[in-house]
Amino acid sequence: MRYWLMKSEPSDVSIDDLAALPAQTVAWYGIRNYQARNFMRDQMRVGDKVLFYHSSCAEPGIAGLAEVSRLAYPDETQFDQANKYFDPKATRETPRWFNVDVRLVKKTRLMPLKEIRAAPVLASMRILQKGNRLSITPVDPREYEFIVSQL
DNA sequence: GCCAACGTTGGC
DNA sequence: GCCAACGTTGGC
Repeated sequence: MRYWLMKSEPSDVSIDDLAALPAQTVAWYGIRNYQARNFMRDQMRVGDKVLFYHSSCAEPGIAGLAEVSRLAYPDETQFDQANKYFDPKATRETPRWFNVDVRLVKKTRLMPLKEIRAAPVLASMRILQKGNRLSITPVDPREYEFIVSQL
Protein backbone atom coordinates (compact mmCIF):
# COMPACT_ATOMS: atom_id res chain seq x y z
CA MET A 1 0.00 0.00 0.00
CA ARG A 2 1.18 3.48 -0.84
CA TYR A 3 0.67 6.93 0.62
CA TRP A 4 -0.03 10.11 -1.30
CA LEU A 5 -0.63 13.79 -0.90
CA MET A 6 -3.22 15.20 -3.29
CA LYS A 7 -3.80 18.90 -3.71
CA SER A 8 -7.21 20.36 -4.30
CA GLU A 9 -8.24 23.96 -4.49
CA PRO A 10 -11.03 24.37 -1.96
CA SER A 11 -12.77 26.76 -4.33
CA ASP A 12 -13.03 23.75 -6.65
CA VAL A 13 -13.43 20.79 -4.29
CA SER A 14 -12.93 21.40 -0.58
CA ILE A 15 -12.95 18.78 2.16
CA ASP A 16 -16.52 19.86 2.97
CA ASP A 17 -17.53 19.53 -0.65
CA LEU A 18 -16.11 16.01 -0.64
CA ALA A 19 -18.05 15.18 2.53
CA ALA A 20 -21.26 16.32 0.84
CA LEU A 21 -20.81 14.26 -2.33
CA PRO A 22 -22.60 10.95 -2.88
CA ALA A 23 -20.58 8.19 -1.19
CA GLN A 24 -18.20 11.00 -0.15
CA THR A 25 -16.33 10.17 -3.31
CA VAL A 26 -14.90 12.29 -6.08
CA ALA A 27 -13.27 11.53 -9.42
CA TRP A 28 -9.87 13.23 -9.36
CA TYR A 29 -10.46 14.82 -12.75
CA GLY A 30 -8.48 17.56 -14.44
CA ILE A 31 -4.93 16.35 -13.88
CA ARG A 32 -2.96 17.51 -16.94
CA ASN A 33 0.55 16.81 -15.83
CA TYR A 34 2.15 13.58 -17.01
CA GLN A 35 4.00 12.79 -13.83
CA ALA A 36 0.87 13.17 -11.73
CA ARG A 37 -1.11 11.18 -14.28
CA ASN A 38 1.42 8.39 -14.17
CA PHE A 39 1.21 8.20 -10.40
CA MET A 40 -2.55 7.70 -10.67
CA ARG A 41 -2.48 5.38 -13.66
CA ASP A 42 0.52 3.24 -12.80
CA GLN A 43 0.92 3.23 -9.06
CA MET A 44 -2.31 3.98 -7.22
CA ARG A 45 -4.24 1.03 -5.92
CA VAL A 46 -7.56 0.78 -4.13
CA GLY A 47 -6.94 1.35 -0.45
CA ASP A 48 -3.93 3.62 -0.86
CA LYS A 49 -3.97 6.35 1.78
CA VAL A 50 -4.36 9.97 0.77
CA LEU A 51 -3.64 13.24 2.55
CA PHE A 52 -6.21 15.70 1.23
CA TYR A 53 -4.47 19.06 0.87
CA HIS A 54 -6.00 22.49 0.34
CA SER A 55 -3.91 24.60 -2.04
CA SER A 56 -4.14 28.07 -3.56
CA CYS A 57 -6.20 29.41 -0.71
CA ALA A 58 -5.99 31.53 2.41
CA GLU A 59 -4.96 28.62 4.63
CA PRO A 60 -3.07 26.00 2.68
CA GLY A 61 -2.60 22.71 4.50
CA ILE A 62 -3.82 19.19 5.13
CA ALA A 63 -7.56 19.18 5.64
CA GLY A 64 -8.41 15.51 5.90
CA LEU A 65 -7.71 11.86 5.24
CA ALA A 66 -8.98 9.98 2.22
CA GLU A 67 -8.29 6.84 0.26
CA VAL A 68 -8.21 5.61 -3.30
CA SER A 69 -11.54 3.88 -3.94
CA ARG A 70 -11.29 3.09 -7.64
CA LEU A 71 -8.41 2.31 -9.98
CA ALA A 72 -7.50 4.81 -12.67
CA TYR A 73 -9.87 5.11 -15.64
CA PRO A 74 -10.13 7.70 -18.44
CA ASP A 75 -10.87 11.22 -17.23
CA GLU A 76 -14.26 12.15 -18.71
CA THR A 77 -13.48 15.85 -18.85
CA GLN A 78 -10.90 15.37 -21.62
CA PHE A 79 -13.72 14.41 -24.03
CA ASP A 80 -16.08 17.24 -23.16
CA GLN A 81 -15.70 20.25 -25.45
CA ALA A 82 -17.48 22.48 -23.00
CA ASN A 83 -15.15 21.56 -20.16
CA LYS A 84 -12.08 23.59 -19.36
CA TYR A 85 -10.09 20.37 -19.21
CA PHE A 86 -11.09 19.37 -22.74
CA ASP A 87 -8.16 17.95 -24.70
CA PRO A 88 -8.58 17.95 -28.49
CA LYS A 89 -5.81 15.38 -28.86
CA ALA A 90 -7.53 12.82 -26.66
CA THR A 91 -9.91 10.24 -28.08
CA ARG A 92 -12.01 7.49 -26.52
CA GLU A 93 -9.81 4.95 -28.27
CA THR A 94 -6.61 6.49 -26.99
CA PRO A 95 -7.37 8.53 -23.91
CA ARG A 96 -4.54 10.68 -22.68
CA TRP A 97 -5.68 11.50 -19.15
CA PHE A 98 -6.75 9.26 -16.31
CA ASN A 99 -8.13 9.66 -12.85
CA VAL A 100 -8.77 7.56 -9.79
CA ASP A 101 -11.70 7.98 -7.43
CA VAL A 102 -10.96 9.30 -3.96
CA ARG A 103 -13.21 8.70 -0.95
CA LEU A 104 -13.22 10.68 2.25
CA VAL A 105 -12.05 8.81 5.33
CA LYS A 106 -12.37 11.73 7.67
CA LYS A 107 -12.18 15.45 7.87
CA THR A 108 -9.51 16.49 10.34
CA ARG A 109 -8.33 19.74 11.79
CA LEU A 110 -6.40 21.78 9.30
CA MET A 111 -2.67 21.14 9.57
CA PRO A 112 -1.26 24.32 8.06
CA LEU A 113 1.63 24.34 5.63
CA LYS A 114 3.58 26.34 8.21
CA GLU A 115 3.24 23.50 10.69
CA ILE A 116 4.30 20.92 8.12
CA ARG A 117 7.31 23.03 7.31
CA ALA A 118 8.24 23.33 10.97
CA ALA A 119 8.43 19.56 11.57
CA PRO A 120 11.94 18.17 11.05
CA VAL A 121 10.54 14.69 10.29
CA LEU A 122 8.71 16.14 7.31
CA ALA A 123 11.57 18.17 5.88
CA SER A 124 12.02 15.98 2.81
CA MET A 125 8.38 16.03 1.72
CA ARG A 126 8.05 16.96 -1.95
CA ILE A 127 5.53 19.62 -1.16
CA LEU A 128 8.11 21.56 0.83
CA GLN A 129 10.78 21.54 -1.84
CA LYS A 130 11.42 24.77 -3.64
CA GLY A 131 9.57 25.10 -6.89
CA ASN A 132 7.51 21.97 -6.41
CA ARG A 133 4.22 22.22 -8.23
CA LEU A 134 3.19 18.61 -8.58
CA SER A 135 -0.38 18.23 -7.42
CA ILE A 136 0.04 14.55 -6.57
CA THR A 137 3.12 13.38 -4.68
CA PRO A 138 4.13 10.17 -2.96
CA VAL A 139 4.43 10.37 0.82
CA ASP A 140 6.79 8.30 2.91
CA PRO A 141 5.00 5.96 5.38
CA ARG A 142 6.87 7.61 8.25
CA GLU A 143 5.79 11.03 7.11
CA TYR A 144 2.22 9.81 6.80
CA GLU A 145 2.20 8.26 10.27
CA PHE A 146 3.67 11.38 11.79
CA ILE A 147 1.10 13.61 10.18
CA VAL A 148 -1.78 11.36 11.25
CA SER A 149 -0.43 11.41 14.81
CA GLN A 150 -0.61 15.22 14.78
CA LEU A 151 -4.17 15.52 13.51
C1' DG B 1 -1.69 40.78 -7.68
C1' DC B 2 3.19 39.42 -7.69
C1' DC B 3 6.58 36.46 -9.12
C1' DA B 4 9.73 32.30 -8.93
C1' DA B 5 9.82 27.92 -10.72
C1' DC B 6 8.68 24.69 -13.81
C1' DG B 7 6.29 22.16 -17.84
C1' DT B 8 4.88 22.46 -22.56
C1' DT B 9 4.89 24.12 -27.18
C1' DG B 10 6.59 24.97 -31.60
C1' DG B 11 9.87 27.13 -34.87
C1' DC B 12 14.15 26.10 -36.60
C1' DG C 1 16.92 17.92 -30.59
C1' DC C 2 17.51 22.70 -29.00
C1' DC C 3 15.69 26.43 -26.64
C1' DA C 4 12.95 30.79 -26.35
C1' DA C 5 8.42 31.98 -25.44
C1' DC C 6 4.54 31.16 -23.13
C1' DG C 7 1.25 29.36 -19.68
C1' DT C 8 0.43 27.53 -15.10
C1' DT C 9 1.05 26.72 -10.22
C1' DG C 10 0.74 28.21 -5.72
C1' DG C 11 2.59 30.61 -1.63
C1' DC C 12 2.78 35.04 -0.08
